[in-house]
Amino acid sequence: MSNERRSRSDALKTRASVFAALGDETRLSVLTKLCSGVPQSISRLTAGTNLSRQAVTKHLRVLANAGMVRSVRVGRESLFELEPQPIEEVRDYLDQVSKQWDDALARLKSHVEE
Amino acid sequence: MSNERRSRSDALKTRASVFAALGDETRLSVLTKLCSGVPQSISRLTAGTNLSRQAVTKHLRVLANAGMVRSVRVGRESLFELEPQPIEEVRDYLDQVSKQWDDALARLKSHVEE
DNA sequence: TGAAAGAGCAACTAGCTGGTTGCACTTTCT
DNA sequence: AGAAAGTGCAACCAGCTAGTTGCTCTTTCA
Repeated sequence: MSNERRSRSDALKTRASVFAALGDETRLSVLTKLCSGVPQSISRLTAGTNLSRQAVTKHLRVLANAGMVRSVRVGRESLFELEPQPIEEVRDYLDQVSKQWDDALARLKSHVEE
Repeated sequence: MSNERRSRSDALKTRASVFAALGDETRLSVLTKLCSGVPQSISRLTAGTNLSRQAVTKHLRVLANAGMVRSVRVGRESLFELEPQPIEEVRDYLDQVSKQWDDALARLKSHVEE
């Protein structure tokens, strides 16, 4: 099985897709709205957006494909809510990057001082 | 002056551009390489990448525009090094989003239990 | 001095992105 | 039953993105 073989590059791909999903102002504001904890319909998320409903739908689709959002159909509306796991995942990743950088700098500095 | 007026939407734009810069596998691996702390030339960053030097150059330009990377010309090579501040900024932002979500859930839960 | 290494600039391309509009379908409400 | 609200799907479009290639310029080094 090449599961371990693929795991590293898959993680990279997943991470990139999450970051890409975050890389748009509209989607960032959608996420902010969803932070209230209350599942919200597409129409509601569209209100006050000077975008068309379809545009917002597409953005929601991007977020859903990145696993950051989940939708449930209730009657005629489909309610979206936040799925925090991917966000936490990339937050931890960024934390790790920062730490690595700090450690590297400290190591380089001590090397100079030797 | 409309500095305060603009500050919120500017922060959004900046954040989005940083996330967008992170939303690409190639750029993520470049960042990983730069975490070593050693400034590296374009050719070096290109080595082992099955991409052309120009492609890598463009990626570096994207990272530089997002403020995540800084370059110094030394002789015939231009050395790139990490600039950790934007990364820390968006990391804190994600932290904040996570917290808001947790708080919202807790509040909703306690509301149900009332 | 002259070849090789490192980089910059410009032009070009295919494919993806973000947006629109039009139409059809289901659910709700009077 | 019939209008209105909320979605979904498909087609279409302009602009951006990620990549390439070709050429030129500077720096290094034998």
